[in-house]
Amino acid sequence: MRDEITCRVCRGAIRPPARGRRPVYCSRACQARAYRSRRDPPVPVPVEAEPAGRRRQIVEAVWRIAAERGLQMATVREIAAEAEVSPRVVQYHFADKHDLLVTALRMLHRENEIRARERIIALRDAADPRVLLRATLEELLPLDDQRQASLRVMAAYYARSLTDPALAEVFLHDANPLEDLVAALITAAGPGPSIDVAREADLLVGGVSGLGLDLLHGRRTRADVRRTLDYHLGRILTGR
Amino acid sequence: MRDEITCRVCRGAIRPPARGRRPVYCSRACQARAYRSRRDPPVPVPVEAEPAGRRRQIVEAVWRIAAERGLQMATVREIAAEAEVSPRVVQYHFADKHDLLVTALRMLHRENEIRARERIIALRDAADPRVLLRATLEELLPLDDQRQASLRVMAAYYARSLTDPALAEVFLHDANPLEDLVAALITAAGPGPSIDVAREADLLVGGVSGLGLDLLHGRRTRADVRRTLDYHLGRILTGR
DNA sequence: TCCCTTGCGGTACGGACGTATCAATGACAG
DNA sequence: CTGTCATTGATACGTCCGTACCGCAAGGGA
Repeated sequence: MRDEITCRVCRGAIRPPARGRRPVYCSRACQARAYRSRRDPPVPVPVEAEPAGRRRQIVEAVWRIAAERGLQMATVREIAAEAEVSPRVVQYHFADKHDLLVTALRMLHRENEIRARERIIALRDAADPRVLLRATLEELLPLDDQRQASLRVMAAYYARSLTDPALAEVFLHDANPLEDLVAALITAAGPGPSIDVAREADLLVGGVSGLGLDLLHGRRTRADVRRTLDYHLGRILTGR
Repeated sequence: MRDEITCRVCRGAIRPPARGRRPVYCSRACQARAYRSRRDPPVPVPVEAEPAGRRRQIVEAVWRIAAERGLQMATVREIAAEAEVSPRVVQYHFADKHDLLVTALRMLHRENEIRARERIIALRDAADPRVLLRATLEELLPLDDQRQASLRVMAAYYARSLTDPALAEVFLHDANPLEDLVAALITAAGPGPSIDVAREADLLVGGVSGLGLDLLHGRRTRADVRRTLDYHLGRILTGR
């Protein structure tokens, strides 16, 4: 029934393998002959040509699953389905699942930095350090769907990173330039008297992280967080 | 070989079941007779009597695994091994795995509140609102092994709660009495002029959460966080 | 003596998981 | 025509997972 296969070209017998796809031709020559005599497939191969590449497509599927269903649901089969490819394609483009997860985190990291830079530069008053400072801090908050999804993914990854050195490394990669940036922006915006810009930057960045997590839970409203942020910026900076 | 069992008491034939432990007696009567004729087991049953109960023992195993290896490693079999019981015992004491995880989170929540209260009340200067405020905030930081383990577990649970309503409910259970408590303590300790205690409390609690997560990663030192906290408490409160 | 309850041992079931294996495909080079 | 390459299809393997099932142990109450 299942054994005894004959080559489609030369009618020779082929022995079926223990695993994998069942052979159709007995040799490369027969396969090439069949290919050539075909010439003009039913569909002229839409060649949709993923410009961003398969890897990118798969990584984005990881992000979506992690944000909507959590990292524990990001199995190879689920990721493949979400990316609309076969599981084999996932297997081909990444060494293993761990490699895929680490790559997805690294790419999200870069992505966030790029998008943040773009959004901040696009501001009309990009020259005003006060506006820059506010925008920089708000970049860490889930104030739109894109940032919310990103923060959800990052939160899931943070938890994993506590028990996975490879993931932790991504989080710790750049020491703390964010706090330094915020401190520099405070200095440029004109801090009030007896203000320790480094300490203020530390609490601001830490606070925005904490408040962001509350926002994800719906434990606070966006307006509430904005008001808190306004208050503290007004307190730190001179003039009004 | 495997079939054809005879009752240990009446020597009657028993048919082996398709699943589960193989029968030894043919009836309840024979089993009871064997039990009675035994009377005085090899070990006089030390009756170790878990004072805290099996459920507690199992839940603590969940905490340890979640803190050291992450929630995704908290499988029923791993939990049972960590608690030094059989998987069947875990199955018996909890409706299912999800019930166990939710229970473990709820118990940790209570545990943390109790321990925090004890530690704060044990302070010598428990009457001084300034000391109380500092202790309350430090309670959220991983400043010793116990609090560090607890925070690691909570971080793992937080990530899960983003995609698990039952877990989210535990986090959201009490609206935000912590911020209210901190605000009350600031008021009692004597805030400086033009200080909005509610806004200060919000950023302090959020900031301490964010800084605590950095501490878990080793992105900051305990001394650094303490200094930041000192600075802000000194800034908010009048007098020195 | 019998029934019932609480607690647990041991194991089986069915499915999902990450990964391995082998072949086919389409394009190109020699 | 043949070889090679990057990519993908189609399973199969072995393991682990959550849970279901059946029975034993020890005692309480009638």
